[in-house]
Amino acid sequence: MEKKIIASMRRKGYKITPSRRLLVKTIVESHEHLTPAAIFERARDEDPGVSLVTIYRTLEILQKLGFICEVHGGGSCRSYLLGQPAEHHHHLICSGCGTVTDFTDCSLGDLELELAHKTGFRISGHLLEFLGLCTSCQEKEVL
Amino acid sequence: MEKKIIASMRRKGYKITPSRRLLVKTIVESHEHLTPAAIFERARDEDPGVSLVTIYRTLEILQKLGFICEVHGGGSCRSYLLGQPAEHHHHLICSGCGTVTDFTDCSLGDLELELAHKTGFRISGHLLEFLGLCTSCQEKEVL
DNA sequence: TTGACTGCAAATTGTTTGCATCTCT
DNA sequence: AGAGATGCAAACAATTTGCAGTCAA
Repeated sequence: MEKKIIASMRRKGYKITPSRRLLVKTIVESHEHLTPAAIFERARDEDPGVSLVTIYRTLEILQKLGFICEVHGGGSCRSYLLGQPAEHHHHLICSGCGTVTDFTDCSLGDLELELAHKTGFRISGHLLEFLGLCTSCQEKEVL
Repeated sequence: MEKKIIASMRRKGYKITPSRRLLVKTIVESHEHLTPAAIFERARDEDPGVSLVTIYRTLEILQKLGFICEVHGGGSCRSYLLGQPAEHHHHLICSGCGTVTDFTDCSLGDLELELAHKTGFRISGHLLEFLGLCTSCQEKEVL
């Protein structure tokens, strides 16, 4: 995945710098949704030289290329996750640890048709996120 | 609706001032989701004396009392709309004019059970918003 | 070599807080 | 009268921009 993203960036004419490599690695290795600041902290652990500015600039590129998408349900609204927003998928977010699980089968087609019919809207998309507690956070809760 | 909100605020011990009346009126009369800045502009048209600070402070109260809820799909993440977040409902947002239509029947129960079963998550809620173009914006598009 | 990338610092934008004053109840 | 509300200005926080030096291709 990491290599695929790097290759795609290179193909689009973006230069591959250590900072960009590190940022991509950080996002790929995390299964949580991360804010720019959170990415910055993690990246800085490996290379104290990286700048938050670069994080912002690179996130913009990754979003444009469609490698990351926004997550809304878990608090901060500027929070990103690896994943093709273009490909229809949704998130199941753990409110304990922030882990995100993707799922695609949302069977919302019927509802969409019904809504379109009732309201006259031409529906172009939807945002669906479930919130809950993952198994390991449920265990922690009991302790 | 406006009177109901005002009465509820009073009952909870909040004082009813001209600014608060104006803010509530502004939100009740709009069927779009509005950012604090947008509310500020509209309110200022009627009373140039209102302050953005008061908008923020009053929005906080209205949110606490459950009279407004956040809208995510239409761009800005700090965007509010009249409506009880406590009551299960979802939004159908027009990407043309920002008008929001509520709907409650989302028939997501089965999917929720299935996801809970597959992933082990204890699911506590979901965020569902449809995006599309309302009838009048579809017409404008043709012109 | 050279245009793109980086980090810094400064500028913006969005939101919150402290405070003196004013006003609902 | 008195608690709470208001607006202003200042403090903060988050994000963006300008610029000169640096580096990948």
